[in-house]
Amino acid sequence: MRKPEPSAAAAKNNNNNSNNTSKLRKGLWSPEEDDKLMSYMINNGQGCWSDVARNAGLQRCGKSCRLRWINYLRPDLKRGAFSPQEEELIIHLHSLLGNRWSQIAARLPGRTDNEIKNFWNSTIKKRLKNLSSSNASPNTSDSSSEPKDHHAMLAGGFIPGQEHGMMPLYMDSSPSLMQSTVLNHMFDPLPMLDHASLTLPGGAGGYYNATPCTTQINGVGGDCCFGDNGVFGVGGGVDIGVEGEIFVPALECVSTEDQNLKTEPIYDHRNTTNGNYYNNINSITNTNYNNNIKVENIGVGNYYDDQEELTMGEWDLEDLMKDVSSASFPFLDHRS
DNA sequence: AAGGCTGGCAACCGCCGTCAA
DNA sequence: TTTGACGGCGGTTGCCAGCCT
Repeated sequence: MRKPEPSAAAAKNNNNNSNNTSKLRKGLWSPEEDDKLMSYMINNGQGCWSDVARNAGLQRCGKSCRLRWINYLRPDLKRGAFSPQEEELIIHLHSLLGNRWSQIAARLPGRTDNEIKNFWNSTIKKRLKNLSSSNASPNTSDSSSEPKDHHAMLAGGFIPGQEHGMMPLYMDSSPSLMQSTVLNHMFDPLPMLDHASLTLPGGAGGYYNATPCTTQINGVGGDCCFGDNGVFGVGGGVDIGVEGEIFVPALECVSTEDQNLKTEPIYDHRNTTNGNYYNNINSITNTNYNNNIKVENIGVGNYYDDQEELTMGEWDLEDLMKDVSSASFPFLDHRS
Protein backbone atom coordinates (compact mmCIF):
# COMPACT_ATOMS: atom_id res chain seq x y z
CA MET A 1 0.00 0.00 0.00
CA ARG A 2 1.15 3.44 -0.69
CA LYS A 3 0.37 6.68 0.96
CA PRO A 4 -1.83 9.11 -0.88
CA GLU A 5 0.42 11.84 -2.01
CA PRO A 6 0.15 15.21 -0.31
CA SER A 7 -1.04 16.69 -3.56
CA ALA A 8 -4.41 15.07 -3.01
CA ALA A 9 -5.85 18.20 -1.52
CA ALA A 10 -4.52 20.28 -4.34
CA ALA A 11 -5.90 17.83 -6.82
CA LYS A 12 -9.25 18.12 -5.16
CA ASN A 13 -9.33 21.78 -5.89
CA ASN A 14 -8.24 21.36 -9.40
CA ASN A 15 -10.21 18.40 -10.53
CA ASN A 16 -11.34 19.46 -13.91
CA ASN A 17 -8.11 20.77 -15.14
CA SER A 18 -7.11 18.36 -17.84
CA ASN A 19 -3.76 19.95 -18.46
CA ASN A 20 -2.11 18.61 -15.38
CA THR A 21 -0.73 15.44 -16.80
CA SER A 22 2.66 16.45 -15.50
CA LYS A 23 1.30 16.33 -11.96
CA LEU A 24 -0.33 12.96 -12.03
CA ARG A 25 -1.02 11.53 -8.67
CA LYS A 26 0.37 8.25 -7.51
CA GLY A 27 -0.16 6.12 -4.49
CA LEU A 28 -3.31 5.14 -2.72
CA TRP A 29 -6.63 6.22 -4.03
CA SER A 30 -8.71 8.52 -1.90
CA PRO A 31 -12.42 7.87 -1.42
CA GLU A 32 -13.13 10.95 -3.49
CA GLU A 33 -11.13 9.61 -6.37
CA ASP A 34 -12.89 6.29 -6.08
CA ASP A 35 -16.23 8.06 -6.19
CA LYS A 36 -15.29 9.97 -9.27
CA LEU A 37 -14.06 6.97 -11.11
CA MET A 38 -16.97 4.85 -10.06
CA SER A 39 -19.59 7.37 -11.06
CA TYR A 40 -17.85 8.06 -14.33
CA MET A 41 -17.69 4.40 -15.19
CA ILE A 42 -21.31 3.88 -14.27
CA ASN A 43 -22.45 6.79 -16.35
CA ASN A 44 -20.19 6.44 -19.31
CA GLY A 45 -18.84 2.96 -19.39
CA GLN A 46 -15.35 2.04 -20.23
CA GLY A 47 -13.63 3.89 -22.99
CA CYS A 48 -10.10 4.98 -23.56
CA TRP A 49 -8.59 4.94 -20.11
CA SER A 50 -6.70 8.16 -20.56
CA ASP A 51 -10.00 9.78 -21.49
CA VAL A 52 -11.58 8.24 -18.44
CA ALA A 53 -8.91 9.74 -16.26
CA ARG A 54 -9.28 13.12 -17.91
CA ASN A 55 -13.04 13.27 -18.14
CA ALA A 56 -13.61 11.96 -14.67
CA GLY A 57 -11.52 14.77 -13.32
CA LEU A 58 -8.89 12.46 -11.97
CA GLN A 59 -5.28 13.41 -11.88
CA ARG A 60 -4.24 9.89 -12.52
CA CYS A 61 -2.85 8.21 -15.55
CA GLY A 62 -5.23 6.01 -17.48
CA LYS A 63 -3.33 2.98 -16.44
CA SER A 64 -3.84 3.75 -12.81
CA CYS A 65 -7.56 4.24 -13.37
CA ARG A 66 -7.79 0.97 -15.20
CA LEU A 67 -6.01 -0.84 -12.42
CA ARG A 68 -8.14 0.72 -9.74
CA TRP A 69 -11.30 -0.19 -11.59
CA ILE A 70 -10.29 -3.72 -12.34
CA ASN A 71 -8.81 -4.54 -8.98
CA TYR A 72 -11.05 -2.66 -6.64
CA LEU A 73 -14.05 -0.77 -7.93
CA ARG A 74 -15.58 -3.20 -10.38
CA PRO A 75 -19.01 -4.10 -9.04
CA ASP A 76 -18.76 -7.75 -9.89
CA LEU A 77 -15.75 -8.27 -7.68
CA LYS A 78 -16.06 -10.87 -5.04
CA ARG A 79 -14.79 -9.74 -1.69
CA GLY A 80 -13.36 -11.71 1.12
CA ALA A 81 -11.09 -14.64 1.53
CA PHE A 82 -10.67 -17.33 -1.04
CA SER A 83 -12.83 -20.32 -0.43
CA PRO A 84 -11.23 -23.76 -0.31
CA GLN A 85 -12.84 -24.45 -3.66
CA GLU A 86 -11.34 -21.36 -5.18
CA GLU A 87 -8.01 -22.21 -3.66
CA GLU A 88 -8.24 -25.63 -5.15
CA LEU A 89 -9.08 -24.23 -8.52
CA ILE A 90 -6.24 -21.77 -8.39
CA ILE A 91 -3.77 -24.48 -7.57
CA HIS A 92 -5.13 -26.63 -10.30
CA LEU A 93 -5.15 -23.90 -12.89
CA HIS A 94 -1.70 -22.81 -11.90
CA SER A 95 -0.50 -26.32 -12.51
CA LEU A 96 -1.81 -25.93 -16.02
CA LEU A 97 -1.07 -22.35 -16.80
CA GLY A 98 1.82 -21.34 -14.59
CA ASN A 99 1.96 -17.69 -13.65
CA ARG A 100 -0.64 -16.62 -16.15
CA TRP A 101 -2.62 -14.86 -13.52
CA SER A 102 -5.00 -13.18 -15.88
CA GLN A 103 -5.86 -16.52 -17.43
CA ILE A 104 -6.43 -17.99 -14.03
CA ALA A 105 -8.46 -15.00 -12.93
CA ALA A 106 -10.64 -15.31 -16.00
CA ARG A 107 -11.81 -18.63 -14.63
CA LEU A 108 -12.50 -17.37 -11.16
CA PRO A 109 -15.45 -15.04 -11.44
CA GLY A 110 -15.11 -12.00 -9.28
CA ARG A 111 -11.44 -12.45 -8.64
CA THR A 112 -8.66 -10.40 -10.12
CA ASP A 113 -5.32 -11.45 -11.39
CA ASN A 114 -3.68 -9.24 -8.80
CA GLU A 115 -5.65 -10.82 -6.03
CA ILE A 116 -4.82 -14.31 -7.18
CA LYS A 117 -1.21 -13.44 -7.67
CA ASN A 118 -1.00 -12.00 -4.17
CA PHE A 119 -2.79 -14.97 -2.75
CA TRP A 120 -0.45 -17.32 -4.50
CA ASN A 121 2.68 -15.48 -3.52
CA SER A 122 1.70 -15.17 0.09
CA THR A 123 -0.46 -18.05 1.15
CA ILE A 124 0.08 -20.86 -1.28
CA LYS A 125 3.78 -20.37 -1.79
CA LYS A 126 4.23 -20.38 1.93
CA ARG A 127 2.32 -23.60 2.18
CA LEU A 128 4.41 -25.12 -0.56
CA LYS A 129 7.52 -24.10 1.24
CA ASN A 130 6.35 -25.65 4.47
CA LEU A 131 5.39 -28.83 2.75
CA SER A 132 8.59 -29.13 0.83
CA SER A 133 10.56 -28.65 3.99
CA SER A 134 8.53 -31.23 5.86
CA ASN A 135 8.58 -33.74 3.03
CA ALA A 136 12.17 -34.24 2.10
CA SER A 137 12.16 -35.36 -1.47
CA PRO A 138 14.47 -34.79 -4.42
CA ASN A 139 11.59 -33.26 -6.26
CA THR A 140 10.54 -30.88 -3.58
CA SER A 141 13.56 -28.71 -3.29
CA ASP A 142 12.56 -26.22 -5.92
CA SER A 143 10.76 -23.38 -4.30
CA SER A 144 10.09 -21.50 -7.48
CA SER A 145 6.59 -20.79 -8.52
CA GLU A 146 6.75 -22.60 -11.79
CA PRO A 147 4.20 -25.22 -12.54
CA LYS A 148 6.46 -28.03 -11.48
CA ASP A 149 5.97 -26.80 -7.99
CA HIS A 150 2.76 -28.66 -8.05
CA HIS A 151 4.62 -31.79 -8.70
CA ALA A 152 6.42 -31.10 -5.50
CA MET A 153 3.26 -30.02 -3.83
CA LEU A 154 1.33 -33.01 -4.91
CA ALA A 155 4.14 -35.42 -4.29
CA GLY A 156 4.64 -33.79 -0.96
CA GLY A 157 1.18 -34.64 0.12
CA PHE A 158 -0.63 -31.41 -0.43
CA ILE A 159 -3.39 -32.61 -2.65
CA PRO A 160 -6.28 -30.32 -2.09
CA GLY A 161 -8.41 -32.12 -4.58
CA GLN A 162 -7.53 -35.55 -3.43
CA GLU A 163 -10.88 -36.10 -1.92
CA HIS A 164 -12.23 -35.45 -5.34
CA GLY A 165 -9.85 -37.82 -7.00
CA MET A 166 -7.51 -35.28 -8.43
CA MET A 167 -4.46 -36.79 -9.97
CA PRO A 168 -1.03 -35.30 -9.86
CA LEU A 169 0.08 -33.69 -13.02
CA TYR A 170 3.72 -33.91 -13.87
CA MET A 171 4.37 -30.63 -15.51
CA ASP A 172 8.06 -31.22 -15.67
CA SER A 173 7.56 -34.21 -17.85
CA SER A 174 7.89 -34.06 -21.57
CA PRO A 175 4.80 -32.85 -23.36
CA SER A 176 4.02 -36.23 -24.76
CA LEU A 177 4.36 -37.92 -21.45
CA MET A 178 2.46 -35.15 -19.88
CA GLN A 179 -0.30 -35.39 -22.37
CA SER A 180 -0.62 -39.09 -22.09
CA THR A 181 -0.53 -38.83 -18.36
CA VAL A 182 -3.23 -36.28 -18.51
CA LEU A 183 -5.33 -38.22 -20.88
CA ASN A 184 -4.91 -41.39 -18.94
CA HIS A 185 -5.89 -39.80 -15.71
CA MET A 186 -8.22 -37.15 -16.74
CA PHE A 187 -11.16 -38.62 -18.46
CA ASP A 188 -13.53 -41.23 -17.49
CA PRO A 189 -14.84 -42.86 -20.65
CA LEU A 190 -18.28 -43.14 -19.16
CA PRO A 191 -18.30 -40.42 -16.67
CA MET A 192 -21.97 -40.41 -15.98
CA LEU A 193 -22.54 -44.08 -15.63
CA ASP A 194 -20.06 -45.34 -13.18
CA HIS A 195 -20.14 -42.83 -10.43
CA ALA A 196 -22.65 -41.76 -7.95
CA SER A 197 -21.60 -38.26 -8.71
CA LEU A 198 -20.69 -36.88 -12.02
CA THR A 199 -17.10 -36.97 -13.01
CA LEU A 200 -16.12 -33.70 -14.49
CA PRO A 201 -12.94 -32.92 -16.23
CA GLY A 202 -11.29 -30.28 -14.18
CA GLY A 203 -9.14 -29.39 -17.08
CA ALA A 204 -6.12 -31.45 -17.73
CA GLY A 205 -4.74 -33.00 -14.67
CA GLY A 206 -7.48 -34.55 -12.73
CA TYR A 207 -11.01 -35.44 -12.14
CA TYR A 208 -13.48 -33.18 -10.57
CA ASN A 209 -16.34 -35.11 -9.14
CA ALA A 210 -19.32 -32.98 -8.57
CA THR A 211 -22.85 -33.81 -7.91
CA PRO A 212 -25.01 -32.20 -10.53
CA CYS A 213 -26.40 -28.91 -9.60
CA THR A 214 -27.34 -25.77 -11.29
CA THR A 215 -26.14 -23.20 -8.87
CA GLN A 216 -25.35 -20.15 -10.87
CA ILE A 217 -23.04 -17.45 -9.77
CA ASN A 218 -25.06 -14.36 -9.54
CA GLY A 219 -24.11 -11.73 -12.01
CA VAL A 220 -21.91 -13.90 -14.09
CA GLY A 221 -23.13 -14.99 -17.43
CA GLY A 222 -21.05 -18.07 -17.74
CA ASP A 223 -21.96 -21.42 -16.42
CA CYS A 224 -20.65 -22.07 -12.99
CA CYS A 225 -21.38 -25.12 -11.00
CA PHE A 226 -20.82 -25.84 -7.39
CA GLY A 227 -20.92 -29.46 -6.61
CA ASP A 228 -22.21 -30.75 -3.36
CA ASN A 229 -18.77 -31.77 -2.39
CA GLY A 230 -17.60 -28.28 -2.87
CA VAL A 231 -15.98 -28.67 -6.22
CA PHE A 232 -16.44 -25.64 -8.26
CA GLY A 233 -16.60 -25.87 -11.99
CA VAL A 234 -15.99 -22.73 -13.94
CA GLY A 235 -15.40 -22.11 -17.52
CA GLY A 236 -16.88 -23.33 -20.71
CA GLY A 237 -20.27 -24.61 -19.98
CA VAL A 238 -21.37 -27.69 -21.78
CA ASP A 239 -25.04 -28.09 -21.32
CA ILE A 240 -25.84 -31.69 -21.88
CA GLY A 241 -29.46 -31.43 -21.05
CA VAL A 242 -29.38 -33.58 -17.98
CA GLU A 243 -30.30 -32.48 -14.54
CA GLY A 244 -27.24 -30.39 -14.13
CA GLU A 245 -24.65 -28.84 -16.25
CA ILE A 246 -21.28 -30.24 -17.04
CA PHE A 247 -18.45 -27.90 -17.49
CA VAL A 248 -15.36 -28.25 -19.48
CA PRO A 249 -13.12 -25.46 -18.38
CA ALA A 250 -12.65 -23.29 -21.36
CA LEU A 251 -8.95 -23.00 -21.18
CA GLU A 252 -9.10 -21.68 -24.67
CA CYS A 253 -12.28 -21.61 -26.49
CA VAL A 254 -12.90 -18.53 -28.49
CA SER A 255 -12.19 -18.69 -32.13
CA THR A 256 -11.24 -15.86 -34.40
CA GLU A 257 -14.83 -15.59 -35.55
CA ASP A 258 -15.60 -14.30 -32.13
CA GLN A 259 -13.93 -11.06 -32.82
CA ASN A 260 -17.32 -9.64 -33.48
CA LEU A 261 -18.10 -10.27 -29.87
CA LYS A 262 -15.62 -7.67 -28.84
CA THR A 263 -17.79 -4.69 -29.30
CA GLU A 264 -18.21 -1.63 -27.22
CA PRO A 265 -19.11 -2.43 -23.67
CA ILE A 266 -22.76 -2.77 -22.99
CA TYR A 267 -23.74 -1.85 -19.51
CA ASP A 268 -26.69 -3.43 -17.96
CA HIS A 269 -27.87 -0.93 -15.44
CA ARG A 270 -30.11 -2.39 -12.86
CA ASN A 271 -30.89 -1.99 -9.27
CA THR A 272 -30.21 -4.52 -6.65
CA THR A 273 -30.57 -4.39 -2.96
CA ASN A 274 -27.01 -3.28 -2.87
CA GLY A 275 -27.72 -0.25 -4.95
CA ASN A 276 -26.49 0.22 -8.43
CA TYR A 277 -25.40 -2.85 -10.14
CA TYR A 278 -24.23 -3.39 -13.60
CA ASN A 279 -22.39 -5.79 -15.69
CA ASN A 280 -20.23 -5.26 -18.63
CA ILE A 281 -22.06 -7.89 -20.53
CA ASN A 282 -19.59 -8.24 -23.30
CA SER A 283 -16.83 -8.76 -20.86
CA ILE A 284 -18.52 -11.11 -18.57
CA THR A 285 -19.62 -13.65 -21.02
CA ASN A 286 -18.77 -14.37 -24.55
CA THR A 287 -20.70 -17.25 -25.90
CA ASN A 288 -19.63 -19.22 -28.82
CA TYR A 289 -21.40 -22.05 -30.44
CA ASN A 290 -18.83 -24.06 -32.17
CA ASN A 291 -19.13 -27.58 -33.39
CA ASN A 292 -22.45 -27.82 -31.63
CA ILE A 293 -20.82 -27.27 -28.31
CA LYS A 294 -21.71 -24.26 -26.36
CA VAL A 295 -18.47 -22.89 -25.17
CA GLU A 296 -18.40 -19.88 -23.02
CA ASN A 297 -15.49 -17.79 -22.19
CA ILE A 298 -16.05 -16.32 -18.82
CA GLY A 299 -14.15 -13.15 -18.73
CA VAL A 300 -14.10 -10.98 -15.72
CA GLY A 301 -13.80 -7.35 -16.45
CA ASN A 302 -11.72 -7.22 -19.54
CA TYR A 303 -10.10 -10.50 -19.04
CA TYR A 304 -10.93 -12.14 -22.22
CA ASP A 305 -8.12 -13.35 -24.34
CA ASP A 306 -9.66 -14.21 -27.57
CA GLN A 307 -6.87 -15.61 -29.53
CA GLU A 308 -4.06 -16.61 -27.35
CA GLU A 309 -3.42 -20.25 -27.72
CA LEU A 310 -2.82 -21.91 -24.47
CA THR A 311 0.00 -24.14 -25.28
CA MET A 312 2.39 -25.56 -22.80
CA GLY A 313 5.32 -26.51 -24.88
CA GLU A 314 3.97 -28.72 -27.59
CA TRP A 315 0.92 -29.50 -25.66
CA ASP A 316 -2.00 -27.59 -27.03
CA LEU A 317 -4.81 -27.41 -24.56
CA GLU A 318 -7.19 -26.41 -27.25
CA ASP A 319 -6.47 -29.59 -29.13
CA LEU A 320 -6.73 -31.45 -25.93
CA MET A 321 -10.12 -30.05 -25.23
CA LYS A 322 -11.10 -30.89 -28.76
CA ASP A 323 -10.06 -34.44 -28.18
CA VAL A 324 -12.02 -34.43 -25.03
CA SER A 325 -15.24 -33.36 -26.62
CA SER A 326 -14.99 -35.63 -29.59
CA ALA A 327 -13.57 -38.76 -28.07
CA SER A 328 -13.98 -38.93 -24.39
CA PHE A 329 -17.19 -37.02 -24.12
CA PRO A 330 -19.39 -38.15 -26.95
CA PHE A 331 -22.37 -36.77 -25.14
CA LEU A 332 -21.04 -33.33 -25.73
CA ASP A 333 -22.28 -33.54 -29.27
CA HIS A 334 -25.81 -33.79 -28.14
CA ARG A 335 -26.26 -30.13 -27.96
CA SER A 336 -27.74 -28.54 -30.99
C1' DA B 1 4.50 -0.94 26.62
C1' DA B 2 7.57 -0.64 22.91
C1' DG B 3 10.20 -1.97 19.20
C1' DG B 4 11.00 -5.39 15.61
C1' DC B 5 9.25 -8.61 12.38
C1' DT B 6 6.19 -10.50 9.07
C1' DG B 7 2.23 -11.21 6.05
C1' DG B 8 -1.13 -9.23 3.19
C1' DC B 9 -2.21 -6.46 -0.39
C1' DA B 10 -2.72 -2.11 -3.19
C1' DA B 11 -0.33 0.01 -6.51
C1' DC B 12 3.59 0.91 -9.49
C1' DC B 13 6.99 -0.44 -13.03
C1' DG B 14 8.51 -2.10 -17.18
C1' DC B 15 7.83 -4.89 -21.00
C1' DC B 16 5.17 -6.48 -24.82
C1' DG B 17 1.48 -6.67 -28.32
C1' DT B 18 -1.83 -4.21 -31.05
C1' DC B 19 -3.47 -0.64 -33.79
C1' DA B 20 -3.92 3.58 -36.14
C1' DA B 21 -1.75 7.48 -38.28
C1' DT C 1 7.66 0.72 -42.51
C1' DT C 2 7.89 3.47 -38.58
C1' DT C 3 6.25 5.49 -34.55
C1' DG C 4 3.51 6.69 -30.74
C1' DA C 5 -0.50 5.79 -27.91
C1' DC C 6 -2.75 2.58 -25.44
C1' DG C 7 -4.06 -1.62 -23.03
C1' DG C 8 -2.75 -5.84 -20.79
C1' DC C 9 0.11 -8.48 -18.01
C1' DG C 10 3.57 -10.34 -14.66
C1' DG C 11 6.93 -8.94 -11.40
C1' DT C 12 8.03 -6.09 -7.75
C1' DT C 13 7.75 -2.60 -4.23
C1' DG C 14 6.44 -0.56 -0.08
C1' DC C 15 3.03 0.52 3.40
C1' DC C 16 0.22 -0.93 7.18
C1' DA C 17 -1.76 -3.92 10.65
C1' DG C 18 -1.12 -7.47 13.56
C1' DC C 19 1.80 -10.53 15.87
C1' DC C 20 5.89 -11.58 18.49
C1' DT C 21 9.52 -10.86 21.73
